[in-house]
Amino acid sequence: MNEQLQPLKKQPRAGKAGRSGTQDDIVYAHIFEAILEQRLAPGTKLSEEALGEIFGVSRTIIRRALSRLAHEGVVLLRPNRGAVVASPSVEEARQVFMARRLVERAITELAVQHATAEQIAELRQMVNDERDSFSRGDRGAGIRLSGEFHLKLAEAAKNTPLISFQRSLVSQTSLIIAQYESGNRSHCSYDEHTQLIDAIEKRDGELAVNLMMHHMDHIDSKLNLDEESASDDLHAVFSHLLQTKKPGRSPAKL
Amino acid sequence: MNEQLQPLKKQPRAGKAGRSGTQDDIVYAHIFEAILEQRLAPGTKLSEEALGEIFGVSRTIIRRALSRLAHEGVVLLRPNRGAVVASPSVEEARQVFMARRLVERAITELAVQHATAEQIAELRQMVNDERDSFSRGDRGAGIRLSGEFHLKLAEAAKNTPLISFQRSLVSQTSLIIAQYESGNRSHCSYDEHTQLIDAIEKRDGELAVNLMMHHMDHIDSKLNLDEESASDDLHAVFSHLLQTKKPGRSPAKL
DNA sequence: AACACTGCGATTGTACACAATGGATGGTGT
DNA sequence: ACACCATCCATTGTGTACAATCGCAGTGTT
Repeated sequence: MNEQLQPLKKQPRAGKAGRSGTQDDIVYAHIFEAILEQRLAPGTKLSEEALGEIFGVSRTIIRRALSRLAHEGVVLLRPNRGAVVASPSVEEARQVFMARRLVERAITELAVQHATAEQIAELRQMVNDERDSFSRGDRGAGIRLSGEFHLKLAEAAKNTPLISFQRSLVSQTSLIIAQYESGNRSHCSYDEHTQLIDAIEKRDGELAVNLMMHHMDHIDSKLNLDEESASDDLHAVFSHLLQTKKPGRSPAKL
Repeated sequence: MNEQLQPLKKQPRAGKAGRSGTQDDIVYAHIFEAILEQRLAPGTKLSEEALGEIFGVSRTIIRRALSRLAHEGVVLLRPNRGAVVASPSVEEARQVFMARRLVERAITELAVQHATAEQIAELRQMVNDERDSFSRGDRGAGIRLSGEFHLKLAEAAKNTPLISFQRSLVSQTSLIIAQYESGNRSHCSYDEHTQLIDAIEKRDGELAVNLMMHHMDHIDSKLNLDEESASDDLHAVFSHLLQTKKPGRSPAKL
C-alpha cells in the first residue's frame, strides 16, 4: 500500500563503498540498520518480493542489496530458499571476536600514527551520539553507533583492506551483541571509547592498544558465550525454525 | 561463435562459499583464474555482453560474477562505465601487504594449533603442484597455486572471517605480483612453503611464524614497490588508459 | 495410525526487453 | 584551423516475464 520512498536518514555517508547508485545503497542501508537495531530478528526471512514492495523497487535491487549483506555476513543466502537474517552460532561468534581482536589491535596502532585532528573530532562526535542514544533508551541505535565508531577508527588507520574487513566484522559483532547480550547491561561503554580517543590524540600507542584490548575483553565478557551459554545457545541453534516476525508462541511446540 | 561451456577444471572445491549455483561459480572462477594468471592484463575492460557470449550465459550471471570479483578487489566496477581488471596502485599494494602480514601471522599461529594431518598432506600436494607449474614454465598457474597454498593454510586456521579476508588479500596479492614483479625471479619460493609446512607439522609455532614473516619479506622485496618504483608506478598510474587487450602501440601516443 | 508419494503453490533463478547514461564523432561557427 | 556543441551509438542500469526449484499439504497404502 504505502511506500517508504522517503530517503529517511539521508546522511551523506561518503565513507561508504563509493557507489553513486542511490537506490542500491538506500535499500542496503535500511535493511542493514534494521538488522543491527534488532528490528529484524535473527532467522527472519527476507522475501525479495515483499522487500521490493516496501521500498518501491524491483527485485533486482533487493537482490543486489541482499547479496552485499550476505557477503558481509549479516544475511544468510540459501540457494532456492531465500535469504534470512543471519543467526551466528557461538562458534561463529568466537571466531568473529578472535578476528576482531587481531584487527582492532592493528587499527589502533595505525590510527595512533595517522589519525588527523579532524578525524579525532569526528570520533568524539560519534561518542556523543552514542551516549545520547543510550540515554534516550534507544538500545538498537546505540549498538549501531558503537559499531560505527569502531568503523570510523578503522578509516583513520588508512588501510583500505582493513577497513573493509572491519566493516564486516563490526556488522557481525553488532548482530552477535543483539543476539547474545545478557540483559540490560550497557553493552559498549562509551567512556572507554572516550579514553581511547584521548590516548590516540596523545599519540600514546601502547596505552591505546591496552585500552582497546580491555575494551574487547569487556565486550565479550558481557556475552553469554564463553561457558554458561546453554540457554541462549539453544535459542541460537533453533532460531532458524521461527522465521516469522512474530516472536509469539513458536518455541512452545518444541 | 563457439561457446566454452565445457566445465574445464570442475574440481569440487567444497571449501568455497557453499553456493550450489554452478553457472555462477564457473563464470566467476574462470574470470578469476584468467586475471590471476595474467591472461587478462590490469586495465582490461570486461564487457558484460562479450563475457556473456563467451560463457553462453546471460548478462545477469556475468554481472553477479563481476560483482563478486569487485568485492574481492580484483575487478573495479565503475558506475555506468563497466568493469575493468583492477590495477592496484603502489599505495594500495602496500596496504594489502601490510594487512597480509597481520593476517598471515595469525593464520600461522592458528594453523600450528589446529592443522590436521590430512590438511598438512594437502598442503604438501599443493606445493608439489606449484613446483610443477614453475618447472613447466607456467608462471601464471604458479602464481595462482602459490596463492591457493596460502588460502589452504587459512582454512587450516579454522576461522571463517579470516579465511574470507585472506581470500581477498591473496587475490589482490596475486594481481600485484603479476603486475609489479621484477623480471623472471622465482617469485614465491616454494621451498619456503615446504619449510613452513615442516614447522607446522612439528607444531613449532615460533619457528613457523618466523618463517612466514621471512616469506612475506621475500615476497615484497621482489617487487618494485618500495623505493625505485618510478617506472612501474607510472605504468600503473596510466594503465587505465589502455583498456584494449592488444598491448601493441598504445603507450606511444603518450 | 503412521509413513511415503504425488501434486500444488509459492518463491527464487534466469533471460530478455527497454530506459538511461556516457563517450565518440562529425558538423558548424568564429 | 581550432574549439565548441549537438547528435548518435555503444554499453550499462532496471524492470518484468517466464522457467525451475523447493516446501508443504493432501491422499493413498501398509
